[in-house]
Amino acid sequence: MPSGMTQSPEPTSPPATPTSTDVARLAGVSRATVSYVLNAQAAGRVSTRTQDRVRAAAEELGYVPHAAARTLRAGHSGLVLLTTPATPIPRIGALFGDFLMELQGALHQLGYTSVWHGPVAGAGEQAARAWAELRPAAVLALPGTGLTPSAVELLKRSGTRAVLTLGMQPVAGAHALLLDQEMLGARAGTHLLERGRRRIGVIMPTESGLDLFSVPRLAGVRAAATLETGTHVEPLTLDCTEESAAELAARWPRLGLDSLFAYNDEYAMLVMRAFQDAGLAIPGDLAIVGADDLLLARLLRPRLTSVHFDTIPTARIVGLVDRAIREPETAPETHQLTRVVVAARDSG
Amino acid sequence: MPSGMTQSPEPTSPPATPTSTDVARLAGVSRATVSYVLNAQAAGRVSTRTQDRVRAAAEELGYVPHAAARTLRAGHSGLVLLTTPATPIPRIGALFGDFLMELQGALHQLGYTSVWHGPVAGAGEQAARAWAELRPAAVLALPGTGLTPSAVELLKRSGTRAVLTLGMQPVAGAHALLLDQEMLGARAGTHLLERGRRRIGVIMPTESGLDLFSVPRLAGVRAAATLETGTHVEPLTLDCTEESAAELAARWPRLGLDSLFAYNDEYAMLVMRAFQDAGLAIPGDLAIVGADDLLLARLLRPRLTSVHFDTIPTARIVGLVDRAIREPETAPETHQLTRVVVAARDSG
DNA sequence: CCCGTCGCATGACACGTGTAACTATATGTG
DNA sequence: CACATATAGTTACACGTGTCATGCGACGGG
Repeated sequence: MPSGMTQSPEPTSPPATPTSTDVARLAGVSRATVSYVLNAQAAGRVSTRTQDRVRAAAEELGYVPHAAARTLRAGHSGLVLLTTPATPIPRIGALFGDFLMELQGALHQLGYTSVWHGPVAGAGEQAARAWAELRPAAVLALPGTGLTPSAVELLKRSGTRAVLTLGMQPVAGAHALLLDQEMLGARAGTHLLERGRRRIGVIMPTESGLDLFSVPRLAGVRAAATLETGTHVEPLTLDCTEESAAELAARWPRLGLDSLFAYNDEYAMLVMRAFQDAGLAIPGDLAIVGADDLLLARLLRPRLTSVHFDTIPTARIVGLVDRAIREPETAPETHQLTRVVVAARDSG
Repeated sequence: MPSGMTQSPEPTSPPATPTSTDVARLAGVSRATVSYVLNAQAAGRVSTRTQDRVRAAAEELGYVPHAAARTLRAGHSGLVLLTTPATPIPRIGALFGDFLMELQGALHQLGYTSVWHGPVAGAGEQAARAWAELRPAAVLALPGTGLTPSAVELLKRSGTRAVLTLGMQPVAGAHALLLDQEMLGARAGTHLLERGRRRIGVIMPTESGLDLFSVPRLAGVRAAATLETGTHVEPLTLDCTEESAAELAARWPRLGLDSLFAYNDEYAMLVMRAFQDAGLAIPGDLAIVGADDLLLARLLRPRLTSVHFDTIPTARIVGLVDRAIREPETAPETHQLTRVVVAARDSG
């Protein structure tokens, strides 16, 4: 007993974490009364004087209820789990980070404790096992989480009331919140075609995890191109380095392209710099379109045309989460979260 | 019972989440045996044949242990809690995000479940209460969390074995992992002074939460300036907008300064653009130094001089966390996490 | 005086798990 | 044969909480 106090008069002095039993003893009531009072179920059951005594005792002891015990008794926890992608992680843009923060705040206001689970070893069902141990009320799988139908099944069997995915395509059994990357690519393609460009290069980053986004974006550009005759779409892999960008710039004349969809604004900046250093004119020799519409886009010269998602409607999401938790039997729903708009500027 | 199946032959058919009791029944053994087997405590206690039977039964039922029950019984959870800043959040840079991801991975390998707790309503002791409910093994408070000594006290009283802060200054009772922002500012100042600059402007962003970083950085520049005679340091508040930057550029000639520490690379880009649009030469009319040393810095023209932290030593941190959990009685330690280096380029 | 009612508080159980203590059956050992 | 010893399990309890059913005293109506 490494207590700091030298003289402890009571022989039984465990400075352990106080439980509701300790509160009850100090207040001179039963544990049941404490529970009723502290959970605001005391109306008409406990006299106000007793309520005050209980609250004072809890305060004095610094009582904090034990979430595990409460969860065990209740059969469910108020936890909403956000999962981390198994792959090293697609770089989470500033917009997406803000969105997550807002989402968590809204969930908190509804009484849920939202928690972002760290990365786990396995994928699919094995990862789901780790999440299921916490018996969360809901699991919201972020894009890049390898959520399989069998993982959804496992989660539901262990009592998870709602499983939702935030991502590009639905997963069987789970509610789907869709981020339509294909539409984003389509808008970029349409924009370039409307400006008379016909041979579009599309940057495909090699960064692990980003293919989740880049592949459907490319598909979107292709889809847009089929609506116009005499078009060509060329995927161009690119490392996130100056060297790779310079190499692309050197190779550009031989490619016979007239425009570029650069995956996002940061990659757009990278290649734009390389092209300019190589003596190519923008938008004269080639048009460039980015994505995300960061402040960055307006700071470049020429100013960068960029396509981005409208702000994600947090309220609708937490509404769905709440409803899904309350009525777990409702059939999985699919929601398109975003509308895509192009901010046209000088680069193409 | 809103079950979809119409005919349920067994009268007692709770498709509820299976417990270890169910596994025991299916395997034809006692619950204790199941526990021993599934926790790898079966050596010399349970025959291999029985072990196989138990594991098969668990697999068949899709058994997932109940973390709450386990926590309750064990008296502690293997949770390591990362806290979210109460303030809207200092924009988490890409570097810091990568660091957190790496940290969580390393903790996972040591058997801890790391979890990033969402934002909570109150601050200080009230927030600590919310964290304490989960009875985490350790709490790692990220920069911007308003962790007070009394909050540390409360956490420890409710059984948290280790409380650590990642931030600018130590908190009484908690281990401190220091990110020396002041040194970062000092290096920036020294660099400019060495190049003959004497009148240094320092960008102070108005974004909420960033003052946590900007104030000590300013102090660092000031400290460096006192080592040289005839110097002047001028703080300059700036919104993260083009207008604010343009306004600063217009005002610049009247300020009588010859150099600028721009808080970080992104702000540096913002003001550099405004200065160039206003016809000022860099580094001729003024030198600019950024921070973080992003790829961005090498893409700007002139290339941006930037000061940044060496990579944060994840291994040392998880080592400390692990040790602090195992030996909670060890006195709080203070660790400087980072060394600061200047990447000198063309902007100043 | 008895019975129903109301206000206030309590006893007791269940949630699912880990583990110390114990039992029962075989295996040597003197 | 008696006795230690290993093997293969089981029984029983504790962790901290929420809540149903119950108890107890007082009050009012018949």
